[in-house]
Amino acid sequence: MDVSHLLDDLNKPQREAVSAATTPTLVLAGAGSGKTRVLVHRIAWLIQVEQFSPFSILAVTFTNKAAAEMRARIEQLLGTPMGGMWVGTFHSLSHRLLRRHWQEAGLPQLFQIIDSDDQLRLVKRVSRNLGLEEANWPARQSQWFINARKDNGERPEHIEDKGDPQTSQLRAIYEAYEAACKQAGVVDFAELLLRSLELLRDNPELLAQYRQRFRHLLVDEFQDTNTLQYGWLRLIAGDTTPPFAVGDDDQSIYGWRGAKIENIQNFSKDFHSTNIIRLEQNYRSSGNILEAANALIDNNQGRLGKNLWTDSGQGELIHLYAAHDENDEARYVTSRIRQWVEQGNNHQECAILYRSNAQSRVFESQLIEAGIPYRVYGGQRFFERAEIKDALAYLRLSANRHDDPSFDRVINQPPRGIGDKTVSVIRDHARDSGTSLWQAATALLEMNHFTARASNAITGFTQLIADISIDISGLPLEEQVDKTIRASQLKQHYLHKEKGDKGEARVENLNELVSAAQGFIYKPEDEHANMDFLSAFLSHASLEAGDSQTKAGNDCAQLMTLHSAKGLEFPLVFLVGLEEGLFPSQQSSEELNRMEEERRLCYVGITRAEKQLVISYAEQRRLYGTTHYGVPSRFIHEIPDRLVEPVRPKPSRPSWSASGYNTPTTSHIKQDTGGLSIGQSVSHKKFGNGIITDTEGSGSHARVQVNFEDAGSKWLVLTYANLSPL
DNA sequence: AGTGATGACCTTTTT
DNA sequence: GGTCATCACT
Repeated sequence: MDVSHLLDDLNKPQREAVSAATTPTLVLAGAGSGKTRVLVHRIAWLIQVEQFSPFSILAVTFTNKAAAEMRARIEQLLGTPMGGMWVGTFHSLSHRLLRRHWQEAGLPQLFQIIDSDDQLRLVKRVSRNLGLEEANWPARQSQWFINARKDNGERPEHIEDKGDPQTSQLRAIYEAYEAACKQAGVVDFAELLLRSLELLRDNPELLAQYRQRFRHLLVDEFQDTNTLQYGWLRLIAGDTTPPFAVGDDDQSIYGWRGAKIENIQNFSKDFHSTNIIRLEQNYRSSGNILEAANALIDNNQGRLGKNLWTDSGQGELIHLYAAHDENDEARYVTSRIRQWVEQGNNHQECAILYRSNAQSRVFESQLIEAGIPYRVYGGQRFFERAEIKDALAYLRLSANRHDDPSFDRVINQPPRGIGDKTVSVIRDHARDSGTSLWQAATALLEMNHFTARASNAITGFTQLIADISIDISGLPLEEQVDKTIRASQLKQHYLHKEKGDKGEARVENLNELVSAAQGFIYKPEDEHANMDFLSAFLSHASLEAGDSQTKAGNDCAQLMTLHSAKGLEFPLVFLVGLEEGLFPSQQSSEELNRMEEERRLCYVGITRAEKQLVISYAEQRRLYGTTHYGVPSRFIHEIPDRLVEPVRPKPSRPSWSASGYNTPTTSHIKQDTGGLSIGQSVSHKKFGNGIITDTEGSGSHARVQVNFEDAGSKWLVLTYANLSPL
């Protein structure tokens, strides 16, 4: 068979990786070096050249998006469907294992998955049941504790409190939370991984069976694995299945949520005779951009070492814009986008990347004003919307009465006259008798515990759920969903409660849910083993939260955080808000590790750019209601001057004087305005006392606007004005 | 049970 | 500054 198409258009190290011997292999793939390509070609190589069956291949990614892309590209390259290959996220593959072996895993057959929102509610309820004050034991922190422990592979019994009452209490919450999950038959995200690891670890025959089956284990974005995921990989790999891991230590930006960059460093210790291959040729960015990225990341210690290069020429210099404030920054970026499009390019080729979501607003309003279409990534996703979760809760409850999180959610949604008082009676009874909320409610009804009014309301609810399950049984999925939504009267509720667009948008989303059900593909033979159609759909809804916005087709400028930009690329990139305290963020400045992660984040940002990179910072910025005076980020200083071209503002801006801008100094960084700031009271020989209301320019050109008590508002050049602070 | 007011919060995000 | 959540009020 001719396999030249698998190697022909690859460079040397890429070929080496694709055709590597079956030993543990670590591919250090720099940004834009063709990492996904190597993975996909490697899989095709194993099948077409090494003649391995697709059944013997397991490939793991972090996001659904990455998994979907990999699947599509493999099928395209092979020209056939993938057969029995397992390609998915850590969570979806763990999920699959648990569905196949639910009994061995100690789970009910129809266990459901809760997302972090459901988890938080459950932790809240558990804490209340333990009689803990929310103020002393914030549910968020307890949730974080539980997840961190699970990510570490620890159950409550593994936690030693060492006499610390805090740890001991949190352990008790963890324990009670586990019991609540068991009671309700639900499993959280971290549990999927931990439970499947325990399943394999404690069932040697099962483990042997999977080790026998999977001869190849491929891992994407290896630098993002946490302790639990790495343990999972090592367990499946054993001594027989050499892993093929692809990653980039310089792009590790998820340390704050448990990713262990050390895993990449430990790889060659844990797997003997590891073959390390470096992909250093970059096919994305121009030379100047790449050089800037290299210079920046070189400030980090303990890197595995890697230097990206390109043969595509120097390209444009990096533009640096020193904005007056955040509005000026947004105006500049907007004008550059307009200019870009006027030159015959597309909006979607432009990306504005920022450190935190709060920064997007200013850009949005400027873009609206300029009539430029844009799309903001992140934010609420489809299956996370309140109305969708309500509808899903009805469905889940109809499938499993003891699903407490769902019961809790819709017992009085829409309001049916069951108040907090009644619900807490039900909760207390459930807690004391160790039953589900549903059982508690029906038991209390039988005991005639409620007033006639409450009793009627509760009976109405239980009857509604019972009716729904009878009515929808046996119907096609989309009719089940549709009937449930109707029966719940959620649409009427939302239309009534939220007048105007908001309510209608919710109704539209509920309609969209029916379409989603219609489009859902049921695969009982592999992915959805041991699940009925409805359960499979509900699991899918939890596991894959769905895209935040459906209208991806339009030509829009792209706005997103640096984190969500990872893996993407754009011809024109704006890296905005490069000020100390914002990026790098204040919280990261004390610790070296966190500062290095910020730097990697900046590295990720720079390497998103193909042709043109524009960096900007603002001298003053309103954030959380107060004005901050920005010092340019250290990251700007870490980029060599020769790669940077400071740009002038548009002279037409009224609050700008062109002369005050960017005096030629040794550095491309502006000097500050001599210790005077807005809001400060000053005194002038001739004009008397006043308050500084604005500043502009720098060095000898710096001017301030002072609102004098008697003489009114004036612009003064600092060097001549001789102002004294009061 | 539904509304209006007050107070804490405030990196980054996937599953 | 803006959001969200909780509380007090009707």
